[in-house]
Amino acid sequence: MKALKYSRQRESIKEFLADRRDHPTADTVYMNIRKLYPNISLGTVYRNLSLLASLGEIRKVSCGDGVERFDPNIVPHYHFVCRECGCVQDIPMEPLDGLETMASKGFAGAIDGHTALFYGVCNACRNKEDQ
Amino acid sequence: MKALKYSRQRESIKEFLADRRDHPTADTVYMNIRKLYPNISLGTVYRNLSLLASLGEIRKVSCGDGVERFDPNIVPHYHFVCRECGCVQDIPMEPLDGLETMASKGFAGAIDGHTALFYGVCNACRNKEDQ
DNA sequence: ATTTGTGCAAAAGCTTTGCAAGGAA
DNA sequence: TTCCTTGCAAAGCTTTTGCACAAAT
Repeated sequence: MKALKYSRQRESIKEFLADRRDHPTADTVYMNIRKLYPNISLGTVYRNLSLLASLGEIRKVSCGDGVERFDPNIVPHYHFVCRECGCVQDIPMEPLDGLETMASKGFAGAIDGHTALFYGVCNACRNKEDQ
Repeated sequence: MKALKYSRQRESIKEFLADRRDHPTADTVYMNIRKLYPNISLGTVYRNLSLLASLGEIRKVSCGDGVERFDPNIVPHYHFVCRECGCVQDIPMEPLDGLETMASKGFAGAIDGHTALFYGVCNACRNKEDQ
C-alpha cells in the first residue's frame, strides 16, 4: 500500500466535518472549504472524502436521495431523514444489539452489520406548517 | 390530477417486476422488457417505474450503491445487501414493531416510518470463495 | 529525487426532461 | 378530438478519472 502524505486540503476537510452534525454532502463540503482555499477543486474534495471514509475516519451515509453524505461520527448509530426538507439527523438511540442474529434466522448468507433510516417530518418543517 | 391511460409498456413492466425477488434496477428492467418490446426507451422505463412507485404499486429501494432498485413487494420489510456482489435480498423477518416509538424518545421530530439494511456476504459469494 | 496530492477539465453513470409523433378513451 | 404515453435525444447531476504540475517526504 502507498504511504500517506500530509495535505492541508485533506486536513481542512477533516476539521470542517468534525464540527458538523448535519451530514454534509460533498458539494456542501466543497462550498465551505472554498472559503479557506478558494482554489480547491471538487475532485479533490471527492478524493479526500473517499479516502477518509476508506480509512475509517469518517463515514459515508446514503439516505436514499441520490446524494452521498458524510458523517464524522464513526460510532454505529441510526439516522432520521425529513421527508420535507431532506435534512438528516442522528437518532438518540443505541443500535439494537442482536438484530443481526435475529435477521439471520432463515436467511441464506452471513450478516455482520446493519443500518436503519427513520422517516418523518423534522420540527423545523412542522413549525413552518403551523403558521 | 390527470387520468391514467392504459399502456402495454407499463403493463409489461409491472408484470416483469411482479415475478422478481432480486430488486432489479431500471436498466435491468429495460434490458428485459426490450426482449418483448424492442423499441421501448429507457426514459419510458424510468417514467413508468416512478409512476408505479408514486401510485404505491411498487417500491423504490435505495441500497447505498448509487443505483435505485425496484421492489414489487410493497409490504414493509428489511433488505440484505451483499458486500461482494451487491445483490439485494429480502430478510425473512417482520419489521420491528415499536421501533419508531423507541427512536422518537428524545428526538426532535415526528417519526412515522423506518427501513433497515443488513450487510454481509451472500451464500453464492461465500461458496465461490471456498473453492 | 521520489512519490503522493492537487487543480482542471473531461468523462462516466444514472436519471430526468422537452418535444413531436403515436395511441387510448 | 382530447389528453396521455412513447421514443428519441439532449440535458442534468453527482461522482470519477487522466494528466501535468505542485507539494510533501
